[in-house]
Amino acid sequence: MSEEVKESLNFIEQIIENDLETKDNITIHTRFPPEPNGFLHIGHVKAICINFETAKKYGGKTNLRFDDTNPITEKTLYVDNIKNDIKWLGYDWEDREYYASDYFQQLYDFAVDLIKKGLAYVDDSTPEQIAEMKGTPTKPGVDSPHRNRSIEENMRLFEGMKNGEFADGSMVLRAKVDMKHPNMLMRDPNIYRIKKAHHHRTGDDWCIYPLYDFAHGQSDSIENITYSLCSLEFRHHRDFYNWLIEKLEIFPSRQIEFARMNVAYMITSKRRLLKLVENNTVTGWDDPRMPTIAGMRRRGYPAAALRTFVNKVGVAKRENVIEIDLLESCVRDELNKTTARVMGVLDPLKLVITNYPEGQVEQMDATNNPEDESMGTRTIPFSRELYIEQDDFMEDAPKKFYRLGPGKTVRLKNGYIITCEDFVKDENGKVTEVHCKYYPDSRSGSDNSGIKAKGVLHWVSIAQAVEVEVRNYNHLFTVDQPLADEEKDFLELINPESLVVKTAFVEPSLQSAKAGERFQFMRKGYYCLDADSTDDKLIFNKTVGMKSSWKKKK
RNA sequence: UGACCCAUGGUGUAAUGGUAACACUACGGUUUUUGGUACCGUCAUUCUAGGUUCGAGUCCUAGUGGGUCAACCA
Repeated sequence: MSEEVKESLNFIEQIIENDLETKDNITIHTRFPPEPNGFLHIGHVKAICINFETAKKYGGKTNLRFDDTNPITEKTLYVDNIKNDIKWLGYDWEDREYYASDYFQQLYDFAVDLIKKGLAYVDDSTPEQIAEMKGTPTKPGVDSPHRNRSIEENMRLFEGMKNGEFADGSMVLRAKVDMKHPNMLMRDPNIYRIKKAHHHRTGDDWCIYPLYDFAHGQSDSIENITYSLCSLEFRHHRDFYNWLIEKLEIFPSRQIEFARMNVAYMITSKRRLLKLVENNTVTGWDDPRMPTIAGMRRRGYPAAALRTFVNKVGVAKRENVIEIDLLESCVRDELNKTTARVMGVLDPLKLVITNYPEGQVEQMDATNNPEDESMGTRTIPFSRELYIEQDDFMEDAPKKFYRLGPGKTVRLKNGYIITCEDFVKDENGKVTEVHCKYYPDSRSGSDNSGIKAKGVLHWVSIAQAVEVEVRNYNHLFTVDQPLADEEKDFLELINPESLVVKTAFVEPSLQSAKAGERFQFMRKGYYCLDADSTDDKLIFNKTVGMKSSWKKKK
């Protein structure tokens, strides 16, 4: 019986397990290092999950560290939202909430150390000159004329930079590595720049700020991060990351790069997402069409589904585009287990049960979730006049159409079996009313009719139904990779039907729904109550539709 | 005319030199008072060419294809 399910490790776990076997006193400490200049999106979800889950798996810890070294673009507003999103995703950094800006003094001291070792110099060449001297990937760079300043002069100048004696952009501090290095990032990278700007945390304490390459790795070391997991594009930075560990003689964090996750029909460019918000293509960062955590949350995606998704996607080093079906499959799977079934009609068609007593209302029993008995039952009013879905009736129904049509028999879910006897059309030929007879002994739960009905329809009783707004969402873009075509601006590829608003009718039990609460509208999809709802007007966001093996066959 | 990373079904990830596995999708089928769920089945000569080996998806070499790198962004 004892199955040995050998669990396969991703390449990061292999590295860790190898370290665990070959080295002593290994601790696992990771970090998630967002820059607070935008909202977290689906791409960050992968980074968050990998960092937190990997540490958890090996009994380690994960720090949250805001990489806030650029005072121009960073805001406290983003810090708060990022923290909220990570918590919602289900991860806890406990008391380890850090900021790169906490280390500004230490970073400054590191820079001084480098200068004193003759490994850094102040360059007052113009940005253009610096770029020019860097060469190109195929052409070696040349040394700056300021490369060999004395240590004393470098100290004096750097201190001057710090004290605000020089204008923004007039000079930078550069590491002295190798202008002919095949890796462009090793050609004396800039490590400090002058920016007389207000910082969201340190205020006006500093007017020089470290650049990424002189902040991220050092912060990792300061926090004793053992595995610094980042995306592939930082591969080239690793050389400098390691160079600094060696020269500064600091804690040797190890950077490991993995491929970022791309999801079809989604974009993860902060700049472009910001544009969608600013030009009102969407209603905000939390618009349910946005690939942001806030957007997906509002749309109704459960955090657990997002975690499962990342887990199923896996970790490797090759470029990838994940089909959105996998995400939706994870969402449906989670929602199927956790969500109450209710009935709501999105495109109403009046159905009259001609042999049902006028004015009579029966309370029908309904199971809330067949997957989970503990979710209990409720009652739904049934009467002579109901709404059914327009596409559940067809005048000329094909043989495999298990729904209503002249002479066809179906079961009304949690109700009775009915047979269609007649229907009414308006002057345009549109069906406006369907007339059926019902079989009194076919009531759900006590069916003695012996009648078999293949099709099952959802419905609401017109008199008791609640009119609500339904917001149906589709892919934000018309193509799966909106950024692939460099000729086309991504804004031209916005799906005009990404939001379709409808008036729908739902069963009265929904009246007591709470904002954020999720439901399965039987046969239609999963919906959650939007926070925009008021007592007078409920608004439901479509999270994802049901899977269907019918529609495309027609 | 460089350096680095990558290459397994439609998609993503496994296989850690011993006859290609799992998930999603698609397509069939069973069950079903949701055309949902659940369950079953079908869908790959591992980019190419050499080499090492008894044996290569896995190691080596070359080629091809894709990605990354020249912000005082991260």
